Amino acid sequence: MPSDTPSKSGGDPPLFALLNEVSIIEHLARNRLERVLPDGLRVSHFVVLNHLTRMGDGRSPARIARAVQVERPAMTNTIQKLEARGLVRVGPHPSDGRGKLVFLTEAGRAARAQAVTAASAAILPIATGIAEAEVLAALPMLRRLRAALDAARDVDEPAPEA
Amino acid sequence: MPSDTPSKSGGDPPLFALLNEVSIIEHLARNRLERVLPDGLRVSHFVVLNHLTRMGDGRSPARIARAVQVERPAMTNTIQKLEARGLVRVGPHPSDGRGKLVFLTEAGRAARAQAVTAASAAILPIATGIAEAEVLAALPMLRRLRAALDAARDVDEPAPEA
DNA sequence: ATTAAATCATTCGAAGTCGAACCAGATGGA
DNA sequence: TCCATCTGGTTCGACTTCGAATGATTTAAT
Repeated sequence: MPSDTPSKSGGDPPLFALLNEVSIIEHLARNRLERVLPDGLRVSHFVVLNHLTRMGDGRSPARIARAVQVERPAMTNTIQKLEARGLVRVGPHPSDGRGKLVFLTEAGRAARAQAVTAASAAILPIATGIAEAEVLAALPMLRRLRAALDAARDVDEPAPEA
Repeated sequence: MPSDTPSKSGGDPPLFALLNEVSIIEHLARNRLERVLPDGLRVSHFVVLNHLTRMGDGRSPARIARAVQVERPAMTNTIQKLEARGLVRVGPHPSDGRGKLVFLTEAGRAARAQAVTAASAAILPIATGIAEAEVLAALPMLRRLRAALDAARDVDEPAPEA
């Protein structure tokens, strides 16, 4: 019984305790997901495949980068890796000469489906003690929190004095 | 109004939608926190200061690493940076010849307090739309999810065939 | 038409983390 | 006592990410 688990957060506001849990959960889930992905496929790659599958093909790298919260250079790298694996196809933007559009290939859709299956098998059995109703109950709050953080991303001065 | 926000997760299990939100929230919160920390202090450094403050001094690097979910080499690096800044003091383990113990200095406690203040000012105003009761309601579920993921960390074979 | 500002994709250098390997010290059993 | 095994801290190489800067192209204003 390790006394290291930061379960009871002394006097910190509850939101800090929540962000603490969120941080650790993200780390553990990412590690676990990385382990079950097909050889060499990174989580960042899977996230892009997942996004394109759910949101639709033919998006520009910059648009994907904004949606997935990574910088443009990282997205350039990710898409090059995906293209080298034949999971996406990159074409020029029809009306914008500098832009590109990213399309899923059949192999890409198959890889995404396989990854989802593997992720389900790796994650869902662990969370048997978590009732689906609890997850559904927490989701709206988390979505609002994400939206609030996202909206405040560009505002550099929090600046409310006192 | 970007149609890129993966708010409505098509047919994925609710737990996946939750992990998706958790991943983005972690990323946004980390970026925001990094911006307000005292010059050059990384989030990983702050996490260690926070852990030592809340859980107590005189812990070994390996123990801290396990609690904070980073690998040992990363903790070695972090502690060396903290020691170079005079925020922690490292001494030998009294009974274990190979071990070390990490202690907070006064400067370390002060830096942690200052960082907490800055973090509060940077995060709390954003989440005004989140009622404290909602956070408290979601916390137990998240703690159990973290514990479940943590317990399953060493089990490599999920092994449900078919 | 021409110029200025913004945007896209990319390249470059710096920083951090991870996994594997290494040595020193501790622990357990023969 | 001696040996095998484990654990703690460190070093190394590979990889990814970020931030800043570059070239090309679009957009808007003059």
